[in-house]
Amino acid sequence: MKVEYTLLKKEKNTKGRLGKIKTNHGEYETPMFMPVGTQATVKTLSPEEIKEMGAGIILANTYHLWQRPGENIIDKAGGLHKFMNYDGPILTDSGGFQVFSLAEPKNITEDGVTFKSHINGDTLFLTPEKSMEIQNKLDSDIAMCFDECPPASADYDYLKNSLERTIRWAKRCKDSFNNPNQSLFGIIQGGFYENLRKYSALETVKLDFDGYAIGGVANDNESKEDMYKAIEYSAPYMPEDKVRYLMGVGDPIDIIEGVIRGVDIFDCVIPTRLARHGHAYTKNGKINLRNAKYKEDFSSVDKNCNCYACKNYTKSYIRHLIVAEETFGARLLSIHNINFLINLTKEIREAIKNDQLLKFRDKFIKEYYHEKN
RNA sequence: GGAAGGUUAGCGAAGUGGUCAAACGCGUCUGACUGUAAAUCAGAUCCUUAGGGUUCAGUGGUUCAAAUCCACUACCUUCCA
Repeated sequence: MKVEYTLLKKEKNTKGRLGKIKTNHGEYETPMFMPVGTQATVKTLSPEEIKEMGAGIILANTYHLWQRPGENIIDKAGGLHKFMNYDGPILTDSGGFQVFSLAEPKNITEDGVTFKSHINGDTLFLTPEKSMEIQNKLDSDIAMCFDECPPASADYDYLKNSLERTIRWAKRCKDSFNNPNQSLFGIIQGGFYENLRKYSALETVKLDFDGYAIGGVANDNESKEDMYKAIEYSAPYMPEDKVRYLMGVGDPIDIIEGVIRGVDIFDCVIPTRLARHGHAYTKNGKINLRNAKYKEDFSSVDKNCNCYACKNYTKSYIRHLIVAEETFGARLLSIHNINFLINLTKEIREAIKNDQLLKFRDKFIKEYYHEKN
């Protein structure tokens, strides 16, 4: 089946939406946060732990799995769900982000993108058709169109040409896509220009996808205001009856601001990366457990948190693990940070139900930027 | 008793007349991270009121100039008695 989105409620004072997304592997309420497991694992966590925390969809990456272990091996294993033993829904990113993130030299032409493998330097060629073929074999629940994700610094003409090509690529993706159990999402680009975003959205929607994403907002050094504008420029042209996905965004404040502007689902590497780097989200802001002030702090990371890490371990202990480079520290903080974002979306859904989203945002921001730990 | 080698910042370790407040590594401290080339990367790490000040085991000397050369002292290591 295709994913089905049901709009349950519109928040009174914002564009916030409460909804439900039904997939081959379960049904979940939106707004929702999707943890990232690029290489068929959410780094340091087991699929069982991810499920237990209440996560729904997780991400995997077409480029990385194409390179290692190869889509044919995953196909032989019976698909990505079986391969990694995750029976929840999986969304595969197309490799489009790697067009942006991988080092030069890379060459983008109408046909596709020439990369150098980041593993062994092999010359690689990825096209919309190839990305569809790989994602088909991975057998994810949701496949993404192969797009160009241009840098935030790209100028207007570059963005315009790039997004027009991305639209042509989207059509090619749609034409070559043939997995009846998979859904295909289109991606809106256009940088921070209102007319480009609008154009990209309208043209992408014309192609009729199962869901729509806003891409290119979490690239390099753009400001939060620019990011929010890009959402505002895109969301009004996205159909109400399809899920809306803001790609790569996961900062707590950005999730709230995204929901306010009409976004349903988010993904981001940041909770797990921050965890590996020793940082933890708390209601009172992000803290760095490496800081010396936590040496003898025997309280939990966040007193309001009910996650496994907070229920059982102290800042002092986790700091020790992080400083000693023990992997358990990264695991505990990954559990905590993902849990934090899952709880955040839960609170957001409650706020939408009560038409209190703006109030919730203001309170959250006030507490988040006031040091109380 | 004799011979040889050694002593450099919190630790390890380069440096053997000026470009040396002294490479590099570790440790420590701080920061960054938004569709993961990221358990990574960047900065700071003698003191400072930021003008400077005081350093290379100690003391004395040579020199315009010493971590670097000389003398003695202390301590450490190895070898021979």
